[in-house]
Amino acid sequence: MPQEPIDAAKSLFIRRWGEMGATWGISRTMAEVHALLYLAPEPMCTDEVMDQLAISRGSASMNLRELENWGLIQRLHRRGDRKEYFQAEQDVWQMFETIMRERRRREVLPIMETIERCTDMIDQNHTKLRGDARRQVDDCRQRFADILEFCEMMNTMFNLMSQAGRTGVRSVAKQIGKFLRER
Amino acid sequence: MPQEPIDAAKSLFIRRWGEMGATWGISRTMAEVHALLYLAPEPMCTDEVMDQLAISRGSASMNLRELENWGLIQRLHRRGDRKEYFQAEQDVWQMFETIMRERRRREVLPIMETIERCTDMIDQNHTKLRGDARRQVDDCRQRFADILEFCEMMNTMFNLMSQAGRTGVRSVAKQIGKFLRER
DNA sequence: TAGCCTTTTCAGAAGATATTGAAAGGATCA
DNA sequence: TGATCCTTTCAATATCTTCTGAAAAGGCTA
Repeated sequence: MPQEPIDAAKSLFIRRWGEMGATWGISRTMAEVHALLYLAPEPMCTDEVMDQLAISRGSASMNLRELENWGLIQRLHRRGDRKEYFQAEQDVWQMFETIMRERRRREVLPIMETIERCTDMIDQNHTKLRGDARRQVDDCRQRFADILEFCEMMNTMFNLMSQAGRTGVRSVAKQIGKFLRER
Repeated sequence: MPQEPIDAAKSLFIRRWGEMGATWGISRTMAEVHALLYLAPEPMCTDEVMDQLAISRGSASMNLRELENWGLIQRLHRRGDRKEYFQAEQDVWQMFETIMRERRRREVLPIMETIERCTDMIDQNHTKLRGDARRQVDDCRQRFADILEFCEMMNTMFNLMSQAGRTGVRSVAKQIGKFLRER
């Protein structure tokens, strides 16, 4: 692919973005497709994606659909053209919000439910216990509570950041800085 | 393992924590070991970890070391005992800070460097270009700049949150809420 | 409806990652 | 020093994930 400097630069970024995605639990190829579309000046069709990344039709189809499920890319149709075209969300903040919202829904909320359930479980025969056994249960309970509190705090922070949005976050950061210096 | 409700609860949490870790690019077993140690009332030795999670000595050794590298657990020695014991960081906020710092170092900073390098690459023959080619390069440049700006903002937010710490973040959240309502 | 173009699906292959278990390496003690 | 106990290493293996490519399905047009 590398030919012009711009192609080399895009190619380099796409590879790195893919590698980074892999360490965050996103398949390398999916992250590469995302990067490719993010940098593309125009919406791309499946064949173009296949060619640029040297992947099979099946893989392209799967990864494009998955990205669509995440809400990170959009499917477009063009009049007089049977092909489908794909376009990535261009606003990085929007992208971040989308990813965080999905991850919260898929991963954070379930673990919060689990923790609540765990707490209920150990509360079952809590009052019957005495001495060391009781101490251990209380201890465990506290640890569950700590994680839960943390998750709730992160949710709050995320909500505030979403609300503030791209332009707002900078002012928010300033506010925090000021607040920290004053306290 | 499940016997007493507390064991069942711990076991459930450990499994879920492991699953969640897996979706965030941490191996399931490593996350399970971490959860096990986080909930343990006392430091545990390798054999106890092996037994509780039904994993091999090799796996236990590797995962414990990896957790130590991340700074999430500590290795302890006891007088008159040749075994090594492991203890997890108990403060959830500290834990979060450690994870974020490591991830930033390992994954965010490298991608920021890459983006800077990409920007330099496309700047090489930028002035020579005209018309559409030039427009495309400018466009691409802007996208790189957007991501970079985002990464920098996240760094700032992270630094502020670390500084604020456990107790501070709650007040900070309140401040932001107020600020957003007022603006 | 048939023909054409495109997308989706999925079983099998390939590739990546994690685990095992046994041998080697270290440390401590008598 | 030798015996003992514990940890680390690593090649082989198992497991999990992702990719491929061809067949099936979907859908538009004439």
